[in-house]
Amino acid sequence: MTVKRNTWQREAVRDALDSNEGFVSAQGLHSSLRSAGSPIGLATVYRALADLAVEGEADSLQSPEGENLYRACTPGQHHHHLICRNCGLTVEIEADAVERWAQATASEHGFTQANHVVDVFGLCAACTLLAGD
Amino acid sequence: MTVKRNTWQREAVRDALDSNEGFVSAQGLHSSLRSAGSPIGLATVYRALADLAVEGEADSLQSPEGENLYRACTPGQHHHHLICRNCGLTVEIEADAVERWAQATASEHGFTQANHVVDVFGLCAACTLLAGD
DNA sequence: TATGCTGTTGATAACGAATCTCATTACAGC
DNA sequence: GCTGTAATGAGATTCGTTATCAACAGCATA
Repeated sequence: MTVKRNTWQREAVRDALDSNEGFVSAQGLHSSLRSAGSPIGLATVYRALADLAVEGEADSLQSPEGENLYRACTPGQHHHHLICRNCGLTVEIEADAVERWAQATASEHGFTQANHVVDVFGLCAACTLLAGD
Repeated sequence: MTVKRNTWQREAVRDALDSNEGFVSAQGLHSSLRSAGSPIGLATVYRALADLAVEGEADSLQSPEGENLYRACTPGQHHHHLICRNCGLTVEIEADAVERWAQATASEHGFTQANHVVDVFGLCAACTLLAGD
């Protein structure tokens, strides 16, 4: 039985995530930490983020460019995101209806172990005004 | 004005896409073509697929592993997919409900110009049996 | 507090997908 | 056929991510 240890590195990653508004890439988070004086290693940041995502302390999603982005979230909740494609502002949205729909659709076609990708990208109110001119 | 030329390579990629049930990666399509005797190059397959996607002759999506997957589709239709993460079998699903939900949620939070990513990954019936024991 | 076991770290190598380079090839119009 | 130029493709390159592995450090115990 493996025992998980607490290290300052994990804490640093957790803190950095918490103090961030939107989604961040592992590399971005790493360079923030480094430029803040932390000697933390890149591999460690990747590992910490992956762990946090598994434990449900962080949400992760793929950017359209293929990067994995992470964001702190309240544990234990499954939710989706409404993301401003201009400024990155993110709103957590609950979607029980979509949840049920995904499950139902999957089993309707004989699929099992279904998970789903549901994210909405748009322009937030502020960016809509700016872009509106 | 650049004139687009027809080459057997583009045709080969289009055919290979058409004769395929589900989503395929560029690399996968390339190695299929190669093992079928075609000397087509990898870069060409990438280019052809990107072109097809732009022209609306192919759907593209990101797999959870970060690969870009492609699939022939009937142009002009907006639909979502139920994809077997093992064998790539794909079922096109209509989701008016989800469509409306996405729009409603977006405008509810002041977001405009919303588009959405909705894909369901799972194991198809056949692959569920294989993976069963 | 010292000791030992073992989970964790981090520099770097390795990997894989995708793109770029550029000399060569071959389509399309004449 | 010729010619201009878009397209090709082998290989190099970029970039995000993961694997390697020796050194380190958390945590339980003596």
